[in-house]
Amino acid sequence: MADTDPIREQLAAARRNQILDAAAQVFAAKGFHRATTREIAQAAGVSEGTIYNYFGGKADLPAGIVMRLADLESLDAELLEALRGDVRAFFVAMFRHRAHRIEQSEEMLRAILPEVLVNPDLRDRFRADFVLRIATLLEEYVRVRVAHGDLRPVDPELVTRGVQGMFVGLLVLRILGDETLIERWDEMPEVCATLLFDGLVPEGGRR
Amino acid sequence: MADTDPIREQLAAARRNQILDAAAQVFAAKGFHRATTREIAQAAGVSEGTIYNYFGGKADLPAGIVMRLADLESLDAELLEALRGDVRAFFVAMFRHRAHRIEQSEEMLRAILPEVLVNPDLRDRFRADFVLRIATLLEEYVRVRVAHGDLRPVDPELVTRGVQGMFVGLLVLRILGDETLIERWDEMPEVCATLLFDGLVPEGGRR
Amino acid sequence: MADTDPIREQLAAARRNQILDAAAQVFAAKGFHRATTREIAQAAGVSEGTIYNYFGGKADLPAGIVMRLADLESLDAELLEALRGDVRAFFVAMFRHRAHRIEQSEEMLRAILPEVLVNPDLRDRFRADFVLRIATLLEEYVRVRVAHGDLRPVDPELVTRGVQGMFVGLLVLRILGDETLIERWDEMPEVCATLLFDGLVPEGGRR
Amino acid sequence: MADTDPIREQLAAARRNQILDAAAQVFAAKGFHRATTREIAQAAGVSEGTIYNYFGGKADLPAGIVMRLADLESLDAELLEALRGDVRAFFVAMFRHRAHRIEQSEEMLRAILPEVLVNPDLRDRFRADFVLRIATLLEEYVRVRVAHGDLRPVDPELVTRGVQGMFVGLLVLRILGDETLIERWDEMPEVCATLLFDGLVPEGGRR
DNA sequence: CATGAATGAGCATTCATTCAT
DNA sequence: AATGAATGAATGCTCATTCAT
Repeated sequence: MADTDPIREQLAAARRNQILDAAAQVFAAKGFHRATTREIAQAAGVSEGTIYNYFGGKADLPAGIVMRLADLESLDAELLEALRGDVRAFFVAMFRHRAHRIEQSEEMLRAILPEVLVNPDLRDRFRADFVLRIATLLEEYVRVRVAHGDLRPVDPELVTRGVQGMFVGLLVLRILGDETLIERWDEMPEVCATLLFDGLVPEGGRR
Repeated sequence: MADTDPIREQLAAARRNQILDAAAQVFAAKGFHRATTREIAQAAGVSEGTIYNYFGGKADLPAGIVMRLADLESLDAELLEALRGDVRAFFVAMFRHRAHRIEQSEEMLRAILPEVLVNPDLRDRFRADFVLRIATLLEEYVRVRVAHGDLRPVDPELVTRGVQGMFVGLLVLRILGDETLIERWDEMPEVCATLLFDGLVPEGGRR
Repeated sequence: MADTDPIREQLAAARRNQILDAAAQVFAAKGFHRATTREIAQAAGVSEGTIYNYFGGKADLPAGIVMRLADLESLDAELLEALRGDVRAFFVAMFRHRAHRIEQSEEMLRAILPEVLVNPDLRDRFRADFVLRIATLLEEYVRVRVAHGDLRPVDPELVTRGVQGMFVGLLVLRILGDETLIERWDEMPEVCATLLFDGLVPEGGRR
Repeated sequence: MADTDPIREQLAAARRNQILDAAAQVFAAKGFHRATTREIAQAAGVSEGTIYNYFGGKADLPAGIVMRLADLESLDAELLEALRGDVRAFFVAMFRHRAHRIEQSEEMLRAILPEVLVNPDLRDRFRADFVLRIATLLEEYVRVRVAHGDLRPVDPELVTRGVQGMFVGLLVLRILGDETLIERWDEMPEVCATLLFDGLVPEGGRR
């Protein structure tokens, strides 16, 4: 009777995921507004009513997708390791990490990004869960490395925006269907790291 | 009676723009799907029916906005001038140019980008009119400069994606409401140019 | 353009009445909740959408019906005349008046009464527009007549409730389908007047 | 295994009452249609499914409530006693009896009356169980008393409608929220008896 | 050309009912 | 008997589009 029944809990979580997966798939294919609850239900293999047993309504589905994506956003061990190593290696690792996550979650991101851009609530949540979470980390990293002289004396705040902008922009270009980008995606981390990092080495490094 | 009556033509063009401006404004505020033709008509100061005298329907409005934006996309004299000058100066000029256009057209872009991401027809048109037009130019520029040894021997195709990604990404971060980015927008061209360009100079340039 | 265009105004009022008539008819036949907007639209000979051009929604229809009924609730000349005449004659006139109005508006009343009993907003409006409006008048009349010795020294407030109760109750019995009451409805005013009034004459009148 | 197992029977009856009480409570608060089976189940402390083990469906609940109310409708000893006494005393007793029952069962009546007015089956059942049962008794009483000269020579059939109308009407005014009526409810039997009865005494009684 | 009332297809949402456990 | 997750038919409402004036 309590909502802590572990079995019920598990089943409910499974249903939620089942529905969110279906929703993401349909949103990605047709956009949030053109997707109907009927389609989502069909894609999930449940009835329309069932959606409402697990979510407040259609409008809650993108938020649910964002939340699930955010849960994945833990920095993995590999990246944490790179934090302490060579600066350029960190940049490469970070780009690899981001590129991997983007590739992995592209359907989800394609599904929600347009709606995120348009829905104020979702926008705030997305900014908090993704943009800021990563920005803060990156900004701090840049600040420290600049102080240590490992990086050129740039403005950490703005540089972070530039770097994140590149992440986000590449995602958008993928969504827009840039074939070159999709085909050669695996080469992008190296290219990006080169583009950005080599501009970040201190002047002294150039001598 | 002919459709080449210059006065009629002019009036019709004015009406079209009046409606597109209103549509862009409403789309920017509420998104394409949440905007109603009634609102757009009100914002434009015309009746709903009038919209249908100038456009096939609501779905044609984003395309109309894209088309108008594309008309603005002529490379202005300043930029063309920079093409032939110092490489770094060109990068700064290009970023300034882009940043300015983004700032100038933000409402329009905010209005259509989410729909562009979701509507295949619009997506193709947008890619052709914006992404590819600039990409092609930039790619060629990089190719030439690399051949001349003015730039490090990078892959022009991928580098172009990186640079354009940064443009697009910064626009998206603005739309997402990043306050720092909006407040310090004028500093971004310099920062971006530094970030990217200094990574593009040939190794020899570092000595 | 102003909402004071007399022709538009007239047409709009006609449509509103057309819709309210249809709604009353359907509500009377099936009750508020079992009536669908589709049915109402069909009965009114308009499309569903048109209902929403004239009313906020289904829930506004009973309120509209109440309002129209209230507009009819002006005391007619006949009754005002009776106010100044013989007391018993006034009671007969009043009961005739009420009985007539009930008979006349039975469909409307049958349509809304069940919903009035259940919907707080509607209930308050109904009480204010019908019950209290008549109660106040009647109470004052009784008070004056009691002071003049034309009526037995009763409590005007409670007597008014009793009299109005009888009005309302007879309406309800009609709605419940009491055949005797419906068949012999024309005799009720006399019967009611006898029942109530002869109990209101002062003791002295019995000698 | 037999359905005459007395213990099983008792438990089942208890469950039925438990559910009907909950239903009456929820119907009274929100009306039949706005009440959901989920709410009723919660109020009854059972699951939704259980309701269907004891009733055919939601539609059967009002009938169940009416039936239980009807079971209470036995004329109690006091009233039977009054039948044989003084005529005026009988009227007072009858009004007291009715007023008491109305007060006692107001929640149930408020719960079902709106639905009774709208649902044909329920309407017939209600009329048979309540209106007619009392009407028949009262009509016969009046007929006898008129024959004996204890009452003025009125039409028993119509007078009965008038009296019952007052009962029903006062209930409706209570449901409508007439504060005076609720506050001074205990005084109403006397007032009503005076109103009605003194008009029923034979002319001779006035001397 | 402009208007805006009318249209009705389309959709999210609700909720009585079922049935496997 | 009891449960409550799943169901899906039913319905109120929106809004792009049409067209008579």
